[in-house]
Amino acid sequence: MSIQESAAARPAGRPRSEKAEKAIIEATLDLIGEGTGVSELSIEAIASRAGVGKTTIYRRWSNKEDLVVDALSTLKAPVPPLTGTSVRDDLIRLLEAMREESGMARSRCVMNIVMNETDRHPRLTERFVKRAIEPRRQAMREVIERGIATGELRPDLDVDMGMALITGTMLWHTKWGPAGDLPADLPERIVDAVLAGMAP
Amino acid sequence: MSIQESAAARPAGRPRSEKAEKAIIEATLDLIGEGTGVSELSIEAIASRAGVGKTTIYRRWSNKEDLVVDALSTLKAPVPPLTGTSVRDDLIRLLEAMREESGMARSRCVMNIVMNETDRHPRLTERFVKRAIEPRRQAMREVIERGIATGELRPDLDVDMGMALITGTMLWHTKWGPAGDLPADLPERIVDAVLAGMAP
DNA sequence: CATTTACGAAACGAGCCCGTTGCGTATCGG
DNA sequence: CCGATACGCAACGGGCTCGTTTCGTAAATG
Repeated sequence: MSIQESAAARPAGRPRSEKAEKAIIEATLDLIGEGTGVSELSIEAIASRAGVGKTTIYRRWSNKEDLVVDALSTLKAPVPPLTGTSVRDDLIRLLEAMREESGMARSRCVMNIVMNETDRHPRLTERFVKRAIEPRRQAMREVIERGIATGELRPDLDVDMGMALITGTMLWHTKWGPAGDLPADLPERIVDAVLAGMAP
Repeated sequence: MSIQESAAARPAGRPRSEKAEKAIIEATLDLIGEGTGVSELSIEAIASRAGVGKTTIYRRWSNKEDLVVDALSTLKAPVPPLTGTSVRDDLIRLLEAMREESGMARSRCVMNIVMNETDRHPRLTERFVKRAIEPRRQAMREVIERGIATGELRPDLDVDMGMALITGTMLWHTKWGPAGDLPADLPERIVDAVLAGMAP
């Protein structure tokens, strides 16, 4: 009955290396972030990049999808703090968060998965959309609805269409805009363009 | 010196089957349209679906990329005829062309390739952007510039940003909008939203 | 008819990745 | 120290695709 640590109750034997687990997940995210599709993602490649034996991976995850889910779950998608001073400022802040992440391989995982694997891994995508996309989408929705209420935005504005305008324009720059990092003033320019519209 | 057909000068022997060639290209486009990435695209799968021996494929194309390029080259991307009556009508027409194609597997090839394979097949993507994307982009640019000249659009409008607004919003609906076919009135709604802007 | 080339089908050796196993070593509790 | 578990590494048999070759047949020229 003498258990040294009342918590955990370690099962005796060498404990699993946290470092190895970290390395495996890092390697997985790296590969996905570099554009490797889930289908082409090979355990061998992950093990090799992580400097780890395949055994160590199979001991923890029974299949590839579980590993991918766990790896993606470590990605945080915090909604940036919003000042609430003006709709324009909050929208810029939301886009700025997207811009910063577009340059980080880690965050590209989200985009790559959602954009490319929807057909072949619907469960994975769905789970991930709910976790990483939906919170920000909801934040943007609230900003827009607040703007309509305060009169900063058109009273007849279609909220969903407004979100599509902003997000879509940002998405366009991310995928089809000039190569390289997105310019620092892009969020501001997009928001102003969307607010003003194209008509005189 | 007696050549029966002055043209062609057929090299003697059984001529290559046009039907087989057609079937190969159709099968390739089908697979890509269904979401198969160029990397995962297997010659065996193409041959199988085309009802053709692998020999017949390798006799014509020495590698997979050449086949994909040829297959994609058969896709036409005609710029829809523009009435020129108003900027609004022309923009709607351009988006309507995108909408119609978004439901056709054939035309999804373009999107799938450009969106997913940019990193791994840059030459292929570049060649294809020039062929299938650039003409429409140019058409839209001209419509917008004409609108600025005629006063239908803001004189201080950033043309590139305007194109990003329209194309990006459409792109957003294609990829992230509610599943299924895009509603018939979407182009009109997008154009009106972009023209009006979100501000009152 | 003979010749030439293309066809579909099948088989080949090679390479990659699968998931598993055995090995020697490392690290924990007792 | 001992038993237990994890580690990295190498190897296994199995499956799939590769690009090539062989085979018997089909379709063209002369």
